[in-house]
Amino acid sequence: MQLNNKPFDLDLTLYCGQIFKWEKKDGWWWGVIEDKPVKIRQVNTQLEIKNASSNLITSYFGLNDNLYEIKRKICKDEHIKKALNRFWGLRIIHQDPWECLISYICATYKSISAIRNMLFKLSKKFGEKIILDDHIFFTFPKPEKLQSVKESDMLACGLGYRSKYVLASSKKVFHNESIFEDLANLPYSQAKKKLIAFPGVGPKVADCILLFSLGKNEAFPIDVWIKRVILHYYSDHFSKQFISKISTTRSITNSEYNHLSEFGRTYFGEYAGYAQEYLYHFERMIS
DNA sequence: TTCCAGGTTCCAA
DNA sequence: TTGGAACATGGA
Repeated sequence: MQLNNKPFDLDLTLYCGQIFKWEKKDGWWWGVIEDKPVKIRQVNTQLEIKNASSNLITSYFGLNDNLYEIKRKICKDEHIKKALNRFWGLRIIHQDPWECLISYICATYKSISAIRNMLFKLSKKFGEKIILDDHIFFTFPKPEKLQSVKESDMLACGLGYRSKYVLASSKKVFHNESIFEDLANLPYSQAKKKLIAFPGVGPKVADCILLFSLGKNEAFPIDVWIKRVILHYYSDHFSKQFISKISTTRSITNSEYNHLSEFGRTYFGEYAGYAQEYLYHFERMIS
């Protein structure tokens, strides 16, 4: 599949921490899309794909998002410009909302390597085994499966206190099959409000789900890394008192979260989520 | 051993 | 509404 002048960097996109279940081995990326095993690699402007159509790959990796237009809109200052230039081709994947919900509930207060381990264990224990070219994959477990497992089995996957949240949210999804379709059709703030009602989902997790799986590109998730970015490069946009307060405490309050996130949305605009991803990855790579 | 992790929940003030 | 502790676990 030819990229035809569409900027795309497969490695960056899969490596930047937005998605957890892809593995790189023997020069190929191995993952599961819509319950099918897929392998893919990039050679310059060509994508070599096994077991997925070009259409599926195009929609999954958001290749129809106009990255030039996005860059033009979010490139508001020298810092974001630096991040855009260094990591040009990083795209926001269109994840499955169900998997995204559970993944980001698990992602709270955990390192990326630990999150990956949790989700691989969860898939191995409760998902379906599938094979492509001798590589063994496990699909992400379905709501009907996860909502029925014992908490002790979930604890065995290393989920810790998140187990009860995953169980409760799975039950909620299981009893409302059209939930994600409904959420995708709602405007950002209404969808966010509904997501926060899920056990284990706060403002940050909700913003990640909205951005990574429900097409809400204006979502601007605030985590420890983005808080650092704001303290280092964007503190001028806030009062000294506010900056002083958030720099002295580890976690932020709800109203502080809203203040920071609202800044991101208004400053960067309709594609704030892209800005967030570039800034997030840049901060992680330089520190 | 200690620290910290793509935070959320619960409870007291 | 707000502030702060508790929360399970594993990787560095």
